[in-house]
Amino acid sequence: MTNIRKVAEMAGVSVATVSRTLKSPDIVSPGTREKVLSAVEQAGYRPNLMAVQFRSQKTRNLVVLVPTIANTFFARVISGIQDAASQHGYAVLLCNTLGDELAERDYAEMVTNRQADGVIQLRAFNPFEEAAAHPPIMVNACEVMDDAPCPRVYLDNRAAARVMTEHLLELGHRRIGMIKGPRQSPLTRDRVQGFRDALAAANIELDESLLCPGDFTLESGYRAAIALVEARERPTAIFCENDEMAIGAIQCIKEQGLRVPDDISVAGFDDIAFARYCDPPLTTISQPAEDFGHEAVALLLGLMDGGVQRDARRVMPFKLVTRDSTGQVPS
Amino acid sequence: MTNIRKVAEMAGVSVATVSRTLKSPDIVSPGTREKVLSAVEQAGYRPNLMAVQFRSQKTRNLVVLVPTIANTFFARVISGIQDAASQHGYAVLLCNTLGDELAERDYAEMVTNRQADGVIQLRAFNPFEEAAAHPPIMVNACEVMDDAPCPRVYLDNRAAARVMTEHLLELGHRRIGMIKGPRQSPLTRDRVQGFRDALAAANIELDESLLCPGDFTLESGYRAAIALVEARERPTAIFCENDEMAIGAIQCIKEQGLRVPDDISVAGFDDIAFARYCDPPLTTISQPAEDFGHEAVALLLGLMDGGVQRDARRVMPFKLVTRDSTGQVPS
DNA sequence: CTGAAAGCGCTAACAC
DNA sequence: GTGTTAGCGCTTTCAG
Repeated sequence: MTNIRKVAEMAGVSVATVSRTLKSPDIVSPGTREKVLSAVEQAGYRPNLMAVQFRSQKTRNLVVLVPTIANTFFARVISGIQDAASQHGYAVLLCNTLGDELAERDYAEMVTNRQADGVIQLRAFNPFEEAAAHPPIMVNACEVMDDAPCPRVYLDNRAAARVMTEHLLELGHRRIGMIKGPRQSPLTRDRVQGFRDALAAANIELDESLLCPGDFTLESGYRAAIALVEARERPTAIFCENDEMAIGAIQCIKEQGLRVPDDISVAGFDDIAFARYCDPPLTTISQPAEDFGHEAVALLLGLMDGGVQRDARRVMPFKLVTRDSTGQVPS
Repeated sequence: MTNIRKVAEMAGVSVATVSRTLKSPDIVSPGTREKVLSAVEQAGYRPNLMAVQFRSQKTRNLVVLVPTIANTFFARVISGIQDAASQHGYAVLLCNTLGDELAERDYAEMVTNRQADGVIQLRAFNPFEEAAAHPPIMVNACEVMDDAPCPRVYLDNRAAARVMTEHLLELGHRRIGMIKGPRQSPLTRDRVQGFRDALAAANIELDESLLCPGDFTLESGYRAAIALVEARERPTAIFCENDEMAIGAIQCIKEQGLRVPDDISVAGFDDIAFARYCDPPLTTISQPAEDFGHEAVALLLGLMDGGVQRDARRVMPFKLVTRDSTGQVPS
């Protein structure tokens, strides 16, 4: 393994000079620089990053904890994280945790163990020991803890859900079902709350039986829709907490011989790529997924260099995207 | 920063004993072990992995080069890679390269730089210098190079495409269009070849104008379908080289007022989760995506410890999944 | 502008 | 069973 000492010998200088030439070429004399660089070239020398990291106590690695990479929304967030990270010279250690808290703790420990400099957690769970001596070097994004001990990047889910519900109300819907996300998720709670807000503001009483559990997968949307379609008094619209469930629901509704939106309107959340290409194209809330990633990285780097406080937060914008899956209430 | 020396002092032993206690507890005496462990506990000591890695010249990191994480098929492959990797104590450095060769080279260099122990490349491109002194520690999976200087994991794409084409022929289709993947991809070439094989075996001449370019995105499937639907002599079936394009194509066909499969049959490739939930559910080729990841990791670890040769290859199984998007040719 | 040398935290000979 | 010590490759004082 060709190391800095060998290069130093070849160039007839000290290892310090080689190091300096590579790090700050301008502080060595042109003659020396040339000698060193040509030795580096000739030896095919590549600094051993492991040693550099060890010496400098910086890994330039970021750990990203993602509940499931198979969700296309998260895939976009990760794209954004990686973009921003590599722009700043950081690599991304990806951990598809599937919500396994043990796995999340293990991976978070990579920071404690100095295999990584910081963590971006995309789920509402603190993977660090509560009573840790040092506050965690972490940013919580997308699905955030209410009491996160770190900067957060999130959407005002309550407001977004309210906007979508208002859209349905404007179309004349009065009996609206909802397919929720996982019970423990703050996302679910906030979106349900926004849904309730809008109904309350319109003086409509919510039939609690129209709140169906789901888990953000296509399958769960499909299953929940069965219950709603077969309800004694069928809703005229269904608001799904993400697009995957909405697509599952639409498929189910059509298989039951009903039409979307003529018989039932369906709305989603996220605006994934498939939303535009399902039948009918899906009305949904679009979120700047990649920007979540960019912001999370910016906050994390800021946290590491002290420019960002633990209580920092970024609320990302959303937009109602109306397509053809929602329409006037049937008369 | 609490290090091994501090723990040694606290326990009243040498650093070597602390190291031994942590690595092979059974070779130290029970009394010493207890002293050390309680000192570790009390100090909240965590070994500095950076130092361990540096010392042992092993990072236990794997770099994964993925063309685009937004593709749900790749997302599953990555899941599989991560599973297998963490089972063997390796972390995954994910690189969403978007096919940027410069980025791929940069990331591959993490191995040269000893930030990672090996690379899994999911695209048909060699990110290492051709004339490198040492052969690359890499496994090529999914989209493989014909002359990869490393183990490969792949599907027999030609055979799979032939099987799908035969399915369409059996349904009576004689005029079949194809929406291809990116021109440079060996996947595209092999699938087109399998398509040609099947037609040739059935004595059907292929109208080259029915071979449409695409790039594996929903959008490109949609666009390509426009051309096929408007062709002077419309095909009765379209074979798409992945499910995303098939879903885009179906949407386009329906918007043109045609029915799937009554007017045009559509087939995909990959069997992503959405394939089951589109309308109509998609006939496609299913691939064991996660297993690609598992196998790739197994080969890479084998390559590193010498148990696997550079010319190793694993051909993964596929299965024709017939759903409702393909049907009898219209009379 | 350059060299000598210390030392980051850990492991593994080697000696006892 | 345990301690002493060298050294992984690099950066960075500190002298010159």
